[in-house]
Amino acid sequence: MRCAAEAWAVVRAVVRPPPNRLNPPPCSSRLLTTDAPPRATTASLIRPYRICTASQSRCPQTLVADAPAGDHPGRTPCSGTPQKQRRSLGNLLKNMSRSARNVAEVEIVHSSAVKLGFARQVLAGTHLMSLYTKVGCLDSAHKLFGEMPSRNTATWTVLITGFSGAGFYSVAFDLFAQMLHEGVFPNHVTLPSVFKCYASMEDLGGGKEVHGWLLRNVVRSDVVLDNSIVDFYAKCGDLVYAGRVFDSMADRDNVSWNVMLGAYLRVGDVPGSIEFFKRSPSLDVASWNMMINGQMQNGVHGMALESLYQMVELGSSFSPITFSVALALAGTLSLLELGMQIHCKLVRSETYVDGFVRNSLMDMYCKCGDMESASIVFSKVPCSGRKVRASAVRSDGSTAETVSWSCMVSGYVHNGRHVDAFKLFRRLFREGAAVDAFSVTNIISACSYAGFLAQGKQIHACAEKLGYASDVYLSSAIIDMYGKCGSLHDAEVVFRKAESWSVVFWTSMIGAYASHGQGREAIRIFEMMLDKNIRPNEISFVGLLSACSHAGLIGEGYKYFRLMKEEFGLAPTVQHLTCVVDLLGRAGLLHEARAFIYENGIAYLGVAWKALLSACRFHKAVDMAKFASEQLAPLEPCDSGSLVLLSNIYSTANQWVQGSRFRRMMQEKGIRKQPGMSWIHLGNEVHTFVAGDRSHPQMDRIYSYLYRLIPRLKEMGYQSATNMVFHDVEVEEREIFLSYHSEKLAIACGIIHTPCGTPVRVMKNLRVCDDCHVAIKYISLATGRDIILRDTHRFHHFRHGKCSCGDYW
DNA sequence: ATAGGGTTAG
Repeated sequence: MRCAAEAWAVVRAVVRPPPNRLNPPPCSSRLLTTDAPPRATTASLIRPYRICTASQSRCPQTLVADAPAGDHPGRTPCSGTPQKQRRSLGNLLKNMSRSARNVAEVEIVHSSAVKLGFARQVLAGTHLMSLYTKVGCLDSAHKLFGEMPSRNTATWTVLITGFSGAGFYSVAFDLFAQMLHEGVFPNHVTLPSVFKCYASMEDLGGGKEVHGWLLRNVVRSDVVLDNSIVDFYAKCGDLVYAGRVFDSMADRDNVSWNVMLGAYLRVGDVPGSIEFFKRSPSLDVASWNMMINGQMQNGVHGMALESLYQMVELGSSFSPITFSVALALAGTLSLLELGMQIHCKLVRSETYVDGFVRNSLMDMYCKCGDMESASIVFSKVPCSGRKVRASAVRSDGSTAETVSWSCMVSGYVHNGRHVDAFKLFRRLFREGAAVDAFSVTNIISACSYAGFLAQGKQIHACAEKLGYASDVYLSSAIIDMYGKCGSLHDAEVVFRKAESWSVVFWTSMIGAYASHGQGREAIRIFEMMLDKNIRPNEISFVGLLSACSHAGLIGEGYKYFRLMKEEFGLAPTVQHLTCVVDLLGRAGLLHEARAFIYENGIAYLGVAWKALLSACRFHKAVDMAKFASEQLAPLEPCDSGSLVLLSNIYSTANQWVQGSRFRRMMQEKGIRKQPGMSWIHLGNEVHTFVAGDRSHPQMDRIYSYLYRLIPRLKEMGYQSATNMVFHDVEVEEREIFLSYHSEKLAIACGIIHTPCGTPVRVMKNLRVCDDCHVAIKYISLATGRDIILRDTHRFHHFRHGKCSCGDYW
């Protein structure tokens, strides 16, 4: 603990912003953040690039105008004879290219160069362009480029590199084509940037063409160029060819080995990567970073942790990237202790704590559930208006700041702190925080997860205003949000309006129908998608199959499962297979489901047996449940959900002794049932309830309402399914216990606070229990309300005493 | 002037 306190003390010092000697930032990288960020598909990676108009741009208007002389003491190169001035300016340019940090400094030098008639020279102009690209001011570099009377290879190279580095691949390609068109020959310095573009866009064909051209024209090659070619093939998935180029290389340096190491890890060949790692003649920080991150990405977290410890033991120093990776690892594994140790190391090391690292730190605390520490880190994130360094702007336009908001919001949401998430939302709007399409997507996902319909709508409107509506990922996330917030109608509206040809987009609509149990609609959308020649992917089939299973469409489900393999050549994944187990189980074909598990080699997976187990619950098949749980026990000994399920199955069959045996077992092992929690949104507030909760300020009203309501339900025929309670206690007591399940409290709260006829929407963090399900059906009948309940698996729409799930969940 | 390694979400 001493460690953490110490860490905070130093963090406060480190994190303090550096004194800002120069004026506020000019146009700088604003451009990068206002363009709609590209997403995964090749087509969308091509981003439109707008050149700042003169009024937007604060860079010198023209090269011959009276530019202001440098008015900063100590920075003024303008003194002495013109020759002397030129020489000193030249030196300044050279020095600055090593340490350029902000746009204002570059602009001062530019102004001086203009005044001396110096900027029109190829060499100086190229230097200045390079400076502008380094500080992330691409539009100024481009403008200067346009004004230069003559250009050489270096001039073109600087500009191409600038755009490719910032993720404007299409502009880089255009420039490259123009360069060739004007007869300027690219050299070994130009081409790595071009290959980087092809690699990022995963355009194997295009890059191959350039490679062929290069071989035919015998461009002088060097390590850097060769490395970029190896990396290009590796990123495009042609590992064989990457290896061939690697083997044929005359010299290899650290980067060459790291590129190949990355290639192994990218394709998920963990043993191959370790072999290669051992063969590598010298390892640097990047090798370790790559190894740790790669192992983490490949799901072998234990190995990644081992690598991290090994790295420390061998005395390798940490780079900022190491900190990001290590913190991500600690977060993924929920190892708060480790995370704090890394935090200490970060504070002690003299690494500059940039936005990325700070976000990783915050995310680690979020993932470890320590929201207090996370929010302290959050408060240290530089706010908008501050200069954003070029390197801090990611190729998709997101910055440390935009990421930090979405990270924090989702942190609160995933830790069940809806009220805090809610407050943060309000702050976000009040402060007008900068958001890019990616963070909007993230925030929308947080809304989906928490069921924040009103906030989701607000952010949807916000996204439209910001012009992000055309972003495929965002609009898919919006559909998903409306689906998960229970407003299928809004999802349909967005879906119809956007008319996208992206698979993701269609898949999210299928998923929305699936979670609402509308199997027929999901199938209709799927068929429409096929008619439009949009090729479904694995995820589309996951949605479709689960839709079939939720709606009990056994035949259709099986048909599409075959179609997936036979017509689309997609290998079924674990998710598909468990969907089929679910499908068979729901149909009561329990033996077939068990056979299917073995035939498809998924008997080693807990999820498969859990699917069978929940089918057993529905069919009250005690023997099969016993069998499934015996298989499950060694696989997931600590899974509270399945033990609760099993205990309930026994209880349902009135085998109380067996049931309580499992309950005891849980107690002995220290496994605690995840507390059931429900929440409801009313006006501008969110109300959360846990079973038996009395902390709500209006608890008396809620309980007295339930006291009056339940007898009315009983008159209508409701029988409390008292067998769903754990304990073998007296019937009456069990009844009381059940009446206060969190969903009943939340629904009662909703009914009290809304006018007659308003639908009540409630979210729950566990599966709804049998008793509540029956009770809510009667509540909908007695009150004439539509009740929409979301549990972890799907939506239940209760209306006129019936549920949309057909009692099949 | 050029190449490799990073955070968030699902």
